[in-house]
Amino acid sequence: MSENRLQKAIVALKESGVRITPQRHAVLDYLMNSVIHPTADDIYKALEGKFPNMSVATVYNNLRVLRENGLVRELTYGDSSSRFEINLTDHYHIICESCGKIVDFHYPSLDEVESLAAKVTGFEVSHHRMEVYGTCEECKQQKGHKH
Amino acid sequence: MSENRLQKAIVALKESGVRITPQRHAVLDYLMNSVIHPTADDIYKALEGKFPNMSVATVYNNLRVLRENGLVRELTYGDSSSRFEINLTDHYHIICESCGKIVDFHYPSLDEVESLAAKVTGFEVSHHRMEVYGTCEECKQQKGHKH
DNA sequence: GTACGTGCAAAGGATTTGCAAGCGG
DNA sequence: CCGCTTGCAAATCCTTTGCACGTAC
Repeated sequence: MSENRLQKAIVALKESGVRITPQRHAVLDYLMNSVIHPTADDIYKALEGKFPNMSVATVYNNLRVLRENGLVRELTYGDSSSRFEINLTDHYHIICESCGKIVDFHYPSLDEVESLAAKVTGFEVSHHRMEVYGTCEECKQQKGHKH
Repeated sequence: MSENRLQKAIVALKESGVRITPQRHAVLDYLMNSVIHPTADDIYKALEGKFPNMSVATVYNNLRVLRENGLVRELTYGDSSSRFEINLTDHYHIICESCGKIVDFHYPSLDEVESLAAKVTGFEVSHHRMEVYGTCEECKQQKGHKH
C-alpha cells in the first residue's frame, strides 16, 4: 500500500508537469518509508549510497517542489534545521525535549479553536499547527538512573 | 502598569544574579511595549538610535538570558529568523500568510490534548505550542481589489 | 575588585542561487 | 529537442563564539 501511495504521488506530480528524476523519486520514496521526520541532511546522507554524486542542493530543491505540490510538509521547530514528512491525514506531533524524537499521535482536528480565532481576529483561517513537548519514556528512564 | 511589570522583571532578574545593563534594560523594555513579535534584528534596529555602538550579538545574548529566565519566549515559524515576545499568560497566535502579521488571541489551554498525547505516547508532557494560519482583514481586502 | 556583559569580527551552519552540463518526456 | 534538473561552488542569511575591554554591583 505504500507502493500505492508512491504511484499516486508520482501520477499527481506528472500531471502538474513535474518530472520524475531518479533523485526526486528516491527522496519521495525515502520520505514515504520514514518515520523519523528527517532533516534535509538526513535524507542526503541516507541516499548518498545510491547517488554518490547527488548534492545537498538537489535534496533541498526536491523538498521544495514536493512541498509546493502539497506532498510534503516542512516542520520548523526551535532547532537549527527543518524536518520533513509526508503530508498525511490530520495528526499531531509530540517531541522529546531530551533526545529530539518526534512521535505522531491522532487527535480530532481543533476546529473549534480555528473558528474562535477567526471570530475574534477577523482572519480567514486556512489551517493550524500544534505540537506537544515533553520527555519520552526512554529519556525518563535514563533520568531515573541518576540516583 | 507596564512600568510595574518591568520593575518586577528587573527585580526577578537581579535575584537570579543577572546584571541590569542599559542594553539589557532597553531590550526588555522594548519587548514589553511591543505588539509586533519582533525578530532580533528588529530589536537591534529599534535600539540603534539609543545605542549606536550596540552589536547584534548583544541583542542575541540578552534574548538568550531573558529566555533562560523565563521572561521571554522564542517563536520559530517557517521563515528565516526567530521572533520574540514577553512570556505572558496563556494565549495563542494567528499568523497572516500574506503579510506575516502575528495577532494574539485567548483560548483556554488545550489540557485535554496534552493528557491524551501523554496517554497514547507514554511521554511526560511539559507544554505545547499551537498557531493558527490564515489571511488578515487588510490582506483579504487587497485580494478583493483584484477584479 | 571581580565576574559578567559588551562590541567587534570571524566562524559556523542551514539554505539558496548562478550557471554549465545532463536528461526526462 | 526543449526546458526542467542536476551538481558544484559560491553566496547569503541568521546565529553563535572568542577575546580584549568595560562596567554593574
